[in-house]
Amino acid sequence: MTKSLPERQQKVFEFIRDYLGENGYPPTVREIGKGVGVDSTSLVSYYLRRLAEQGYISREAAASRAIRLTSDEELADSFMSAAPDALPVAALADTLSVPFLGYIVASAPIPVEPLPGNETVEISRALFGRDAGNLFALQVQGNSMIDALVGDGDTVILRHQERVENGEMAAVWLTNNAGETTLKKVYYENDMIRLQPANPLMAPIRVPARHVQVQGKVVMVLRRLD
Amino acid sequence: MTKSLPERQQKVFEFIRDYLGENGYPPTVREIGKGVGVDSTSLVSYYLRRLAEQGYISREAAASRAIRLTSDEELADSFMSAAPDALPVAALADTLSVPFLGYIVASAPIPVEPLPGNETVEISRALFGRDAGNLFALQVQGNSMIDALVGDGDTVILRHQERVENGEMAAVWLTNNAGETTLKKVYYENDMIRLQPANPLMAPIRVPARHVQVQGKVVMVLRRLD
DNA sequence: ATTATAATCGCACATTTGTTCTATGTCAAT
DNA sequence: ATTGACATAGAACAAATGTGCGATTATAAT
Repeated sequence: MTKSLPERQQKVFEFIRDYLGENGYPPTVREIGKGVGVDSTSLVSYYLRRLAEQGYISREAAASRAIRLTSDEELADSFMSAAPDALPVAALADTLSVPFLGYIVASAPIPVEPLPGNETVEISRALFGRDAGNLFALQVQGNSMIDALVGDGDTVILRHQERVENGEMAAVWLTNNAGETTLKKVYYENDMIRLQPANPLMAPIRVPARHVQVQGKVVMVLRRLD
Repeated sequence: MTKSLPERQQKVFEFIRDYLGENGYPPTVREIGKGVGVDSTSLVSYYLRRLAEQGYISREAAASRAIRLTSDEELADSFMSAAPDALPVAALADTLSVPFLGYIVASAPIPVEPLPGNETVEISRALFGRDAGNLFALQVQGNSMIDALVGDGDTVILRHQERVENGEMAAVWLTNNAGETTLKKVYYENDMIRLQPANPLMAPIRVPARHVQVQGKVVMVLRRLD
C-alpha cells in the first residue's frame, strides 16, 4: 500500500535526511522550518507527527532533535530515484515501529490511545509475517499475569481485534464484578468462555461470554534483561 | 592510539557511540551524565570539551545534542572491537542477525556450535544498542523453565559469558548429579550459588559453586504467538 | 451548498538543555 | 607545606526548543 505524501511533508522528510547526512545529528523543529520555508513551529510539529504516524520517521516526544528515519539509507536513497510521489518506505523497512500505548495492569482495561508523544517499540519485520497492521505495544505492570508467563516489565505486542480464534492468546477485560485485565488463551464454549493460562500447570476459569471483552490478540511477548 | 583517555572520558565517548547506535541521534548532556554516572552537568560539559579538543568528537556550541563522532572509521572500528566478526555494514544496520544455535532443554547443556544451515533470529538493534556482540539464540523445549517465565517454544537470546553479575539471569548447567540446564537469576554467596526463579512466587535453590556452570547471560526472551 | 478533514499560521508557555560561576577535592611536583 | 593542574559538584541562568491552542484557509467528500 503506497501512499503519497503532501509535497511539504516530503520536503520535510528530505530535509531531515539531508541534514542528518550533513551534520550527523538531526535538526530542530525550527531548523526544519527554516529549511523548508515554514515560519510556524507548530506546523513543523504537525508535519513531524504526520510523518511519524505513517512510519517514515520515529521520534521521542518533547525531546530536542530526537528524530530518526525508520528506514536505512538505501531505502531512503532508492525512493528518491523512484517515483517521487509514492513513498513505500515504511512498508519496505526491515524494522517495524509499533506504537507504545502504555501499561497493562490487572486493575484496568488497556489504553486505546497512543501516549502523548510518539513512543514506539522497534521490532524487526522478519519476526512477523506480512500481517503487520494494527499492532500496538504495552508494558506489563505487576505480577498479575504470571500465569500467562508474563512478568513485571515485559512488553507485549498485540493486534487490535475484538474476536479471536479458539485457543489464541488475548488480552481480555472481564466486566463482571470488579473488572480486570488478563492475558489468557480464549476458548468459546456456547455462551461461556474458558480462559486458559499459558502455564499448563494452572487451571482455567470460565465466565459468561457477555462479561468478556477481547481487547486484542497477543502476537508477541518480549522481555529484556540487562 | 597515542594517547589514552581518562577512564571516564572514554566512557563518555563510548556512551555517545552506543547511544547513537541505539537511537540514531546523539544524547543530551544530562543523558550522558546519567549514562556514565555523573550528576553534574558541568562535568559532562567539561568532558565534552576535552573530547572535542582532542578530536574524538566535534560539536556545535550551545546546541542541544549537536555532537558527532569525528570519523566514521572510528565508529566502525569501535563496533569492530565489540563484535569482531561483524562487518561494519552490519554494525550500522538497524537489524541484528543473531545466530540460532538450537534448542535448550533441561536435560542437556546448551549447544555451542551453530546449526548447519545458518539460521538466525532478527532483532532490531534499537532493542539492544549497547554491546551487540557474542549473542546467540536458543529455542526452549519443554516446560521445565516455567519458573523463569519461559515456556515451551520461547526463544531466548543469550550473550556468551561464563561469569555474570549478581542478580543477572543466566543459563546455567548444574553438574551435580544428573546434570540439568535451567534459566535462573544467579547470586554468588561465598562458595554457594543461589539460583532464584524469575517468578517471585517461587523459592530459590542453593548449590555449591563448583557445580554451577554459567553458559551465558540471558538478555532477551521472545515469545511469538500466532 | 454543507460539512468534514487537512493544512496553515502565530503566539504563549513550560521544559529542556548547554553554559557559567563558585566551591571543593585530589594528587603529583615543588 | 604550597602550588597548580585536573577532576567533581551544585546551583543558577539564559537561550533553545517542542507543544498546545485558537483562528483561518484550503481541499475533499457528500
